[in-house]
Amino acid sequence: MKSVPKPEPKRSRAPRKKAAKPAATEVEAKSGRAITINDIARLAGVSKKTVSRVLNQSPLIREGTRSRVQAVIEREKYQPDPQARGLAFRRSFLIGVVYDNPNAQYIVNSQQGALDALRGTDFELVVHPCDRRNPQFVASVRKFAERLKLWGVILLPPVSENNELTRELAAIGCRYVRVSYGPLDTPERVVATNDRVAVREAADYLVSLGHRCIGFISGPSGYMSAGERRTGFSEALQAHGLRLPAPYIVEGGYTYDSGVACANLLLSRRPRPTAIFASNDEMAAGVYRSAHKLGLSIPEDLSIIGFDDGPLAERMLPSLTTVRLPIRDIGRRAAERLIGAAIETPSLNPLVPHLVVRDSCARPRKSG
Amino acid sequence: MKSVPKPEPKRSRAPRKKAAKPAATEVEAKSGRAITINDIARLAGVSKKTVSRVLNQSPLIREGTRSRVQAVIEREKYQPDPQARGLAFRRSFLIGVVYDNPNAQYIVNSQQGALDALRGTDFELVVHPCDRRNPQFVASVRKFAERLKLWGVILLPPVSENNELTRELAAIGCRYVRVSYGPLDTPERVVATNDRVAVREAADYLVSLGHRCIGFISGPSGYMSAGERRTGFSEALQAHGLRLPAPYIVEGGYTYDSGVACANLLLSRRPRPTAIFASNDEMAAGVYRSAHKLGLSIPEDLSIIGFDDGPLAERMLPSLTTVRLPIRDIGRRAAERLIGAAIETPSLNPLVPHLVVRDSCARPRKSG
DNA sequence: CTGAAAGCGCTTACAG
DNA sequence: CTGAAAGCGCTTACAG
Repeated sequence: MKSVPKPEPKRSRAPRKKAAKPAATEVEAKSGRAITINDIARLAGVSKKTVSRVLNQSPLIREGTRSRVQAVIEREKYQPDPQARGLAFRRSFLIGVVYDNPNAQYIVNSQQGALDALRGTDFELVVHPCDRRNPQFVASVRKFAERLKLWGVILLPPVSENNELTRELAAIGCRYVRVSYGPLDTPERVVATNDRVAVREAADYLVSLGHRCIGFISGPSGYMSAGERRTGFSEALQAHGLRLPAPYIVEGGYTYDSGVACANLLLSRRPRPTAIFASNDEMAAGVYRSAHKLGLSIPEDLSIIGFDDGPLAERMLPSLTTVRLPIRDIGRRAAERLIGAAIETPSLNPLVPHLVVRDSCARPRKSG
Repeated sequence: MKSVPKPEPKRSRAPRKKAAKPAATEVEAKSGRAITINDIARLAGVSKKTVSRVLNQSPLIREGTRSRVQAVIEREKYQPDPQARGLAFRRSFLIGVVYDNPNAQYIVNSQQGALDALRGTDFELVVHPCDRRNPQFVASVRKFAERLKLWGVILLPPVSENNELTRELAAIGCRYVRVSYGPLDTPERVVATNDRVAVREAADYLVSLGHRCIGFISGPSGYMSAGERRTGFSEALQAHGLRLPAPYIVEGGYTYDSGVACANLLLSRRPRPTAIFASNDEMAAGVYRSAHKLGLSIPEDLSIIGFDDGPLAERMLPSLTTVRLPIRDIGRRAAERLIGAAIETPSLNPLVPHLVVRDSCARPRKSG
């Protein structure tokens, strides 16, 4: 078991200290040790407790004192030690991002968004990919949060849909925010996008082009996003007096390969659908391949819409019309929620994704 | 200036404590407070210093004592507090990943790799995207490393090529490992892939198919990877008695759009190249678009090879032949280096990427 | 091989 | 509004 790191064993009369591996540069900062709260206190002529009050923005401090201390802090470029603060606070200034998601762009964008919110604060982001199928999954995330005394945790879908996990987190007093697609928790604990509305936009668009026979590739049934998108799509078609018959709905796994397989199925139906909505871009890319193999040209013979607006979308030939998920905004809001910097009222400004129209859709050859 | 977080101001006679935002679950762990080194010491009937010795794998401890303490640690599921340890060590157990790179897959994979190495240890990964064009760039990364007392830093390209940054890091005693393409630092500080050799494989392949007139899209001249790939390609052609005339080399920016533009240029040359090597997949995708617009079919009229083997490659139509960069391995090695768990000898087992042959190359229509 | 004391850099009660 | 004391959970010298 590789466990805690092991500093060099000390030899009795060694020079003083021995650096681990990259010996050469293992020197203290030029100026000796870093400056601490005690230095600031001395320099400002106050107690360290007063400096602490300034750092923590306590209102119990005279403005004159505050600004004087603040000036010294800035002049000396003093940065409080997060570990010492954390130890005293009994909580760290670390935010965890927990995910089990194959979409790299999604992860990077939400990290970026969270960091947008954290910039200029003392918080940092610790990444924690995991495998939610692992029987130890919940226990290990719990240990992670507990050991690090995390300030809070951002749960990305589909991990965010795991109630057992959130129960554990609540039990150890760790805040969390779930990134998801509906009200699956108290409002303060969810940053949700309204996929149902977004998908309606896609359906309306296809109908407006004249499509009447449409295929639908859903996400895996365990995912909330899959359900939301499918419901939204059905409802929208119904509003136009259209139906989505069972043979024209197939369940994929949000992967490219499943997209190919689902499209193969859908395109073998008679009448053949003139348009296919895939519940994410990956699967939409699979539809391209299937259509290509069958000799169908896009968009003349088949219109396609995806969901995500990932890097793939613009690069497909023809470029893919898809629904853009504002992932970075989502990440930012989740982090704001955690550090209490949320400006928005939770229920207001719901994040609703929008359709990005490109070149993968056209009127069907023969209407009806 | 939003700075340090502010805990609730305390009211004089308040109940005891007031939770910040998500009040409800703000309880202590069921069992009261977490268990500490003192508890273990008492339970094992030794001093806390002895427990500390066990944690730090000190050799100065009798095996009997060690295993007895270890048993208590495991029974109680004791996890030492990293903040307290870090405070005493004057260094945290955090590894930073610093990058300024648009390739999401690259970032996620290297994070994943680093985490592979960190799993089971007490180290955690803190992400730090940044903008290397920002004049404050070096100073802000330095502050990041300094404030967090980072154990070490992983530098991803092209940030890894910035010597001013590494000088600063060395100055504050922060270890680093550069992920790069050549020996731009002492061996222990570099995890490099041999792109030159990898690209040779691609060139050989094109030549073996019969291509004689080949276009080359390079990366931006400031990047080490760009230089390595270009040099490797030229050399390989020379070995076959072929040349890469200036008009057939154009410099791109590693972006999709630049790929389109470069391909437009190359495909206007006469004689028109029968194959194009793009220095990354993004630009290769751009070549597809350009070829498509000109009515050239791939691979019949034009063979294309990319570099990265990102998610795009397999999804292109036809699927892209490209060079696979073992990013996850790279990330793992970098992290191992930092925590001193490196098994390999630096210079041995150089990571060399390999060609993944798919459907984007064929013999040219008319040889020569 | 083991331990008692002091300290890492902050904050929490508690006084004033 | 301000401060002196004690403590957060570990480790470093220093003794033995």
